[in-house]
Parts: sequence; structure tokens; C-alpha cells
Amino acid sequence: MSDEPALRALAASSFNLPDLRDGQLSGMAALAEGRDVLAVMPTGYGKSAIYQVAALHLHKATGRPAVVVSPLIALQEDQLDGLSQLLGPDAAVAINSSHSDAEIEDAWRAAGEGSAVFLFLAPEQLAKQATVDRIKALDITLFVVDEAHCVSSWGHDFRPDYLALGHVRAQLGNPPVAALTATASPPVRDEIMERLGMNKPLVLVHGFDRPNISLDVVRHHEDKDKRKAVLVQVAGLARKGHGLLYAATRKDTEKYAAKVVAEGLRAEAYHAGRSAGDRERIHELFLNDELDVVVATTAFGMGIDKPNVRFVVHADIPESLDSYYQEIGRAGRDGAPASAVLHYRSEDLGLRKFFGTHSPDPGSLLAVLKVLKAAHAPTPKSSLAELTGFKARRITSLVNQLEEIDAVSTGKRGVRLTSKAKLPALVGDAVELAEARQRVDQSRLTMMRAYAETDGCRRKFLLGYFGEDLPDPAAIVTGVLKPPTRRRRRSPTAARRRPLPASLSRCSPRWSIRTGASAW
DNA sequence: CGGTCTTCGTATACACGAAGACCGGTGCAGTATT
Repeated sequence: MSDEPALRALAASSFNLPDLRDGQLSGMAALAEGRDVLAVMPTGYGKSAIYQVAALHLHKATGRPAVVVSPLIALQEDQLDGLSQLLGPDAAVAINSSHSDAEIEDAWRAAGEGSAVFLFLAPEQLAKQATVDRIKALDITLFVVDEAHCVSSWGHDFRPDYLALGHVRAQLGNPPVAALTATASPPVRDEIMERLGMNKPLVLVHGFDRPNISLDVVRHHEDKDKRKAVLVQVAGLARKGHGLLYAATRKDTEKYAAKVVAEGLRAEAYHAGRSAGDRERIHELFLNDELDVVVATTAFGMGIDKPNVRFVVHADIPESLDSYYQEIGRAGRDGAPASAVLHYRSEDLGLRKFFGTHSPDPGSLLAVLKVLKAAHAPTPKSSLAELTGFKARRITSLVNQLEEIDAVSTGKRGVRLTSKAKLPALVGDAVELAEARQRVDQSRLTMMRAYAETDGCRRKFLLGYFGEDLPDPAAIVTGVLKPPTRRRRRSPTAARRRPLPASLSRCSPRWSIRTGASAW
């Protein structure tokens, strides 16, 4: 902990952060000492500062950079801008498809020559062995995984390269990992730690309880009635403040947006089918208070930090409480009252089941195994794609599945068959795993459904979901007091003491989780 | 799985319901085309 004063000074001098919040300093210190850190904190809490200050500290000592894996190019570029303003033009560089070859070479050079403190990449870049080799040569100080819940929620199918990050880290010589996320229930945290091969990480969980957000569910029988009620409610809320309406499909975002506009309000539909220009424009308008409502699919959200969002209404149920918490967490960041309302019909669960279900594919698994068996040597994924006729992404997904049952392993020279079992037996195991995953998806949805259908206190339900496995029992505290094992001084927390909003008055305040930091 | 759109049959109303097909989220990278 000897570095703490230096880290504190660096945070103040280089990042304009004279006051650090709970968990920030201990996270920085752990990383600076070479310990893995999992930080679970809402957007705007300051979790990025944890790795940024630590990386700058380590860079000053060694001249070597930190790698930051970040899922969206737009997010990377935002962070690049911010860091460049604070630390100078070359301090942060990015390797992604939005840059020319020349720019990318400049970035590598900046990282190699010691001017770059941060090297940003998407996980797909790390699927290329040449990229991993170049990073290995940089001897990086930290391996940062931003939006780490993507490891669990996107990794299995949508962006399978997330699952390989643990291997990448191993190939890099196991540098300390900083995994950051705004929401992760205990099972998701476990999966992040396992996938990234984290070793006794410092787990920091802060800022979960958001007492200024009221939680409501409106149940409906008929689809038509639900649509009307959503519209009436959003129109009413939007006359008093800005907010978000989440819908499940692109088409519905367009329909709702048109109706909200017909009510005389400023609204736009936002989804991945809109042009990059439109998406950027809508984002800007919303941040500048020039839109009353953004009607969006799940495409809208990551990286959005607007303090005065007054409501988040869901026209359709999300696929998990993790997603729901992340989405409603965009409300009320300024601490003023905000509403989160879920409009629920049990029939809406059908669409979520459709989205979540990925049936196992025994034929494709067998095809990959056959090629590997015939090869007798490590086969690069690119060759596997050629030999089987599958696309590279499909190969990554299939190899991930086979790797999870220890049928194959991925090394520097490619994928090889490591199991001596008969191929159909291996396929059977992989199918069983896929089915188990379907059951997990199902149980996540079941929890979401239970939230929608509970007659009890929803805040208690939500905090129970996220906090049930907090390692330190003292982390669950009574009211808003800090655990007695920590410093007795009460002034900082007492100052934050606030009465519960009327809508939450039925809730037992002892479920208020103020802080939970612990060593695992 | 449920909602929506299309087609078709009925049977003579210029519609209307039933049956069946189809569609549905999130982004990277790399390639082809202006």
C-alpha cells in the first residue's frame, strides 16, 4: 500500500481527481502492486480512473503501456479524446478498423517507444496472432477489460472472441487484469473471473443501491392496451423531463417514436439499423437536452452518461435483471428522483426466449473435430475455416464450445485435438453444454419474470439478486450506515443520508447496500 | 413464442376471417463498390 500517496497525488495532478471515492484508491493500489481487480460500479462512478491512474503510475516507472479491451469503437475514440486532452496527444492510441494502416503503425510505434500509456483494442483484434505477438513484445503493464460483462453476455455467441481473452492474457505472460463493469450479478462476476483467469482478485462493488430511482411494474393482458398505456405514460413523463423508452424491436422503436412525436414531443428512434450519422446526431441531441425521448433498442446505452435522465420506461421485458439494472441505471445519475417503469405481459417473454435460444449444432461440431483429427497438428483457425467452409466467426464459436469441454485447445500455432475420446462422444458433451447454457439463459429470464411478477418490494428483489453472494456479510449494512468494522467516522455517510422516496416506503431499508469491498 | 403481413377462400357484401409464412438484438472486421 506504499504507493497510495503517489497514486492519490497522480490522480489529482494528472486526472483532476482531488477526491477519490470508495474503492477507487484501493483498486489503483492493487493494480499497481500487480493484483487483479474486478470493479463493479455504475457508469459515472469513476471506475475508469482506477485503471487509468494505475496505468499512468506504472508507465512512469517502466515506460510500458497498458492494453484496454473495449467493445465499441465509438467508446474507444471517446476515451482516446478524453485521455489525450489530459495527458497529451500520443498518450492513448487505438488499433481498430476505423484507422488507416499508417495510423495503426503510428499507434504501434507510440506504444513501442514509450509515449503511449494506453493501447485500446476490440477483442476481435486479439483474435489475430500477429497482434497478440506484437503486444507481447510490448511487455504491457496491465490488461484492462472494459464492459467486462460482455465476456458473459456476448461471448458465447454474438462476439465469441470475448471468450478467448483469458488465453490472450496467458499468452501475454499473465499481466495483472482490471475487469470493469457497471452490472454483474454474482454468477456473472464468477464467469468474468473464470474466463479471464483472474487470480484472487480484489472485488470492488459500489454504488448499486439507487434510492432515488422508483421502481414500478405495470402488468397488461392485451398488447394493444399495453401500447396505449406506454404511450400515455411516456408522454406524461416527457412533459416533465427527458428520458428513455426501451422497446424490443426496431420496428417498435419507430412506431413509438412516431406516436410520441404526434403528441407534440421531441423523440427519435434509435437502433442499429439507423445510419452512423443519425445515431451520432440523436446521441448529441439527447445529451444537449434537445430531445425529450429516445426510443431505443438495446443498441442505445453503453457509454452514455447524462445526469438528468428522469425516466427509463420499458415497453418490453429485457432478457435479464442484469440488463434491466444497467438500463434503468441510466436514470437519475444526478441524484434527483427518477422513475423506472416496466410494462409487462407474460407473452412478451416469447421474444426473449427466441433471442436467447441458440440450439446446439452437432453436425458442425463434428465437422470441425474431423478436420482436427485428420490434421495431427495444430491448425490455425483460418485453415479450419477453409477446410470446413464455415465463416471465421462460426469457427471461433464452435472452437470455443469444444474448448470448454476440453476436447481441443488453442495454442500459438492453432487449434489441436487434445481429447482421446471418440468424436461422437465429444459432440455429445458439447451439445450437453449448449443445452446447459440454454437452461442458464432460461433461468436468467425466469429471474426477470419473477421481478415483473413479484408483489413484494422490487428494490429488495433487485438488491437481493445482485448482492446475495457478497463475500463479506458486513457489506450488507443496516440503513445507510457503514459496516462497524470500518472507520467509525460517520460524517461522510451521514451527509448522504436521505429519506426514501414515498414509493419505496414499504421496502425494508436494511436491504440498502452501501458498499461491499472484499478480497477473494 | 407471438405479432404481423400475405394469401386465399367464401361466394357476390366490394369484405372479412382463417391459415400459413415470416420475422425478430447487440458490433467487430474485411471486402466490394462508389
